[in-house]
Amino acid sequence: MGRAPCCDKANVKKGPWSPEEDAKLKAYIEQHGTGGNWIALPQKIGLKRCGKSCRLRWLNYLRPNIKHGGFSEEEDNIICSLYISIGSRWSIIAAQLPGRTDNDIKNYWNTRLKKKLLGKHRKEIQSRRNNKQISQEMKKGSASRDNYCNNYNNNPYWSAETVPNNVLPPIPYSNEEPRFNDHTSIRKLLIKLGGRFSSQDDDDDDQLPINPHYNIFPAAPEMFSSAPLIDNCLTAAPGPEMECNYKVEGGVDNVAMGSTGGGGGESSNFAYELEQMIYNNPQKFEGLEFLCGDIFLMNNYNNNYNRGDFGGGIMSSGWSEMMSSMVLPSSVVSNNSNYEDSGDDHLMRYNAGP
DNA sequence: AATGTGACCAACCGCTTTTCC
DNA sequence: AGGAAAAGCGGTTGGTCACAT
Repeated sequence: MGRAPCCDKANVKKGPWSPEEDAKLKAYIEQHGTGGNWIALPQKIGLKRCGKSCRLRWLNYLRPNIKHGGFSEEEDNIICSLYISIGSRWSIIAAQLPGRTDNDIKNYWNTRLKKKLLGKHRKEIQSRRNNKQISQEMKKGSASRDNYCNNYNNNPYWSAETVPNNVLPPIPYSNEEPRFNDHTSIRKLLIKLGGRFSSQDDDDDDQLPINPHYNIFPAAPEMFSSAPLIDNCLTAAPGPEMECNYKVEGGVDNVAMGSTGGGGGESSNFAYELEQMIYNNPQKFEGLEFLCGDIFLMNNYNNNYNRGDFGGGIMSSGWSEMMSSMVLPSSVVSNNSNYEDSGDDHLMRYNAGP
């Protein structure tokens, strides 16, 4: 037995709103308010619309002080950090961004921000692949997998002995499987890059990982009472200068939040920082093989992003080529020299399959 | 010029939560 | 306390536009 519909579906108009409908709804609500009953409202003003549709139209479009488009870098960063903390709770995220609606933020995330964060990463891979010096090294025959691994001797997570000698990476996913499209996956990536800073947390996916030094949720601290790190945040004074310091084990990656510093420096570019984290912290990809396929699992794997809204697949590539693309700049490697090896947990373990 | 493709966004759908009686 | 109605919410769809071929 289903639930009664909220309105007579046969007699309601669907689709885009006309200016006349907008004007009617806006004028009525501005004069009388919603009356606490959206369902009854369209009848009162002679609109052949579902009450839910009226509510949505008002909240997402007609309401005063609504901002559309033109997200700032600061807003991007806030969205990202909140997404790390709470996932796709768009209404909560929207509450932190005056003038933005949950629908807007959701659309913005799905169509642009995800790509902004991850697209640059792909470009980097592409350019590395095309790096002449690397291909020369490969031609010289020094590009065996072990040799590549030896390049990582400064980084315990990439040591040769931890690379399975005879196991090439399996193809873990079907071509049809969406990867970057799923919120959990994206969030995991962000968490891995920006949070999960202590090795003892590695098995606890439920832990809220981020330690942003600003007050994200002044209105609803009780929501996060189980998350000590967030609790700490709640005691921090809110302010226009929002800075989120992601303390990454073995090093500090400082992601400045907001544009107060002019937004021009490296540390103010969230996407850039993510890129650096990816290369600085390969061990942080533990559990992220679904996301790291572009880097680590490209052998014979033809990335096929079927979803139109998240297009832009990359070329397939062999294992050697893939490894070559992962050569880190020496400065980056040296930054990792003080990582603690977390023991059994190792990136390469994935390649042997579950 | 016609067609295809991808990006963007408004709106819908259906499930969950809250409120009211 | 419990059931129904309303509101809230997040995922998804479909229309439109711009650009590429």
